[in-house]
Order: sequence, then structure tokens, then C-alpha cells
Amino acid sequence: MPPVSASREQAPVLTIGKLAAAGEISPDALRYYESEGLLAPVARTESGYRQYGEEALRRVRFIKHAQACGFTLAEIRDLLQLRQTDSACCNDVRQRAIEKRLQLAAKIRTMQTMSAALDRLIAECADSSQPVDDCPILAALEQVNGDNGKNPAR
Amino acid sequence: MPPVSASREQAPVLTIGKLAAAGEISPDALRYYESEGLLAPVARTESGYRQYGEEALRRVRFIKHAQACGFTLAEIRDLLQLRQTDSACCNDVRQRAIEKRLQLAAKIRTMQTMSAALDRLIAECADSSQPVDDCPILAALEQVNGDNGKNPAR
DNA sequence: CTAAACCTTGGAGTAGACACCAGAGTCAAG
DNA sequence: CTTGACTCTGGTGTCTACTCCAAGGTTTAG
Repeated sequence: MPPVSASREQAPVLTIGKLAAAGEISPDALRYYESEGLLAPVARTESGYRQYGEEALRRVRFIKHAQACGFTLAEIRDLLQLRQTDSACCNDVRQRAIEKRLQLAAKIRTMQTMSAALDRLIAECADSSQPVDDCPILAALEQVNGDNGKNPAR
Repeated sequence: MPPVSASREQAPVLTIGKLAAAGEISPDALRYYESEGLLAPVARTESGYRQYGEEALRRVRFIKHAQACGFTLAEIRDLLQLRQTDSACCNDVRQRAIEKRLQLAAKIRTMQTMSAALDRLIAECADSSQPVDDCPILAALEQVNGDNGKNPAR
């Protein structure tokens, strides 16, 4: 083992610009995260400059990855708070993930339904260069139902 | 044929409230559509009340159905303007629909990717009641990559 | 005639995640 | 010392599709 964790090791201190560059994010975004309670600097210089430690970079990665999984910042804050809650267990985190997956599935289904509706409209008007007055797509969109002509209501 | 379209037939005139009820939408929403150029009343009474004709109801349905297909109000306004453009043909409408379908497909893919990432995280932490300190999900979210442990980078 | 129900305009507020700006102070290099 | 790069705060703007509100005028039912 290399010499480690002797409290003499001075951890690198990052200004907001450095952290931003390292995390591939804007300083504005970091300040925003702070205002939202997701990431606070360890300290401030006398003149008020934010000072971040190395764990801040891990935090930034955490946020970005969680966002990429579809979590909102508010939800991510909850996840982070979970971590400092002694009574919380890994299962709590897992539940959040499972619920988010369900939400994603619901949105995906909605959009697939939209896409299918478009499919029908597009098929209905197979490449005609009729004037728009006769466009079956526009006509179908005016119908009372999702009824697009296949159902003559007879 | 019943007696029809003799210009004596006085078309029903709708107040905003009636149209809203018929279209299952709020009066506020109708005013908003007007401000966005999607639906204007045919006239106003002396006292300024909006008056809608029957075609307004078709217009409302159009808007709702197009929304259900994923179009934004701005895009719907474009579709409606297309209808009064003489040079426009049905193909122009069809192109809009096809492009929208592509956009939907892209979003769906994105969300499926998110969902897959969650799948991996959830699988990784198969129902453990460990304290959060050891939660593999939280740990994985801090990693540099989408690398969640399967790739020891060794 | 009156009260309830309706309508008008204008403006503010919502969610989500920042970007951008001004004006001022601070720090590092030459 | 000076210049340029960096940082600070506080505030505004963006996008979408509305909702809600207030203060007032209008219409309609009883």
C-alpha cells in the first residue's frame, strides 16, 4: 500500500472553474446545484470564492449519471439525502430506481402510442400530391374520434 | 338530402364557455390558443364577447388530436397555416408527420437507453438490505463511466 | 329587478434546468 | 503595476401549455 489517508495529505482544492472543467459542466450549473441543495463547497476563501474538494467531482458525476437515468434534480437530491440517513438501506435506493424505471416505461408507452397514431395517418395518405384541402391526415385530425375513416359509423 | 347549406341556415353561435364545454377544454385554454394564433372567434359581440362558429369545434378537435400525436402548438399552427397555403400539398403535411415520428423515435430510444441503464443498476443490487454506504447503485453512479463494475479497467 | 353565472383584459405563477447578464471584487502572470 | 482571467451576487430570460387571479362589465333566469 502506498502512504495513504494520513491527514497530512493535502487534498486538492478546486475553484468552481476547475471543478466545472473537470466535471464538464458550467460554473453556473454548479452554483445552481448548490442553490438546489445538491452540492455545496467545503469552504469559502476569505474573499468568498467557493472551494471544493475531490469528493465534489464524484458528486458531479453522480448527478450527471443520475440525470442520464432520467432522475430530476429533486429526485437526485433525495437520493443523496438517503445516503446520509442512517436508517436507509440499499433497498430504498433500489425502490427509487424501480419506480423511475416504471415512469420511463409509462412515458415510452405514451410516445409509442403517439407514434402508432402517426403511422396510421401517414399510411392513410400514401404520398399523394393532392392539394391540402383533400389531405386525409388533416381530415382525420378533425374527426371526433381517433376514428380515421376505417370506421364509417354506419 | 335534407335541406342543407341554404345560407339561411343560421349556424349555431357559441360563446367561449359553450365551445369549451363542447371541446372538453377550458375557456382559458381557448383564449391561449387565440393568443398563439391557432383559433380565432369569427366575431365579437358589441360588448366584446367572443363568438365561435361550428368550425371552431372541429378546430379544437384538430388541435387536441395533433397534440395527442406529439405536435406542439407551434407545429400545429404551422399545420393549420399549411392548409391555407395554396401551394401546399398533402405531401407537405405528410412530411411533417414523418418528421414528428422520427423525433418520437429518437426520444423513445433515449428513454429506452435510460431504462436499460436502470436495469443494470437494479440487477446489480439484487434486493440487499445493506446500509446505503455499501449500495452498489449509489457507488455505480459515482463511477467515471457508464462503467458499473462489469469492466474492472484492469 | 336582482342575483347568479358568464364574459372581458391583463398579469402572475408553474415545472425543470439551467444560460446569460451587469457590476464589482480578486487573483495570477508578465 | 497592469492586464486579463476568474469569481461573486442578484436578477432576468428561456420553453411549453396552460392555470389562476382580480377587478370589472354583461347576460340571463327567476
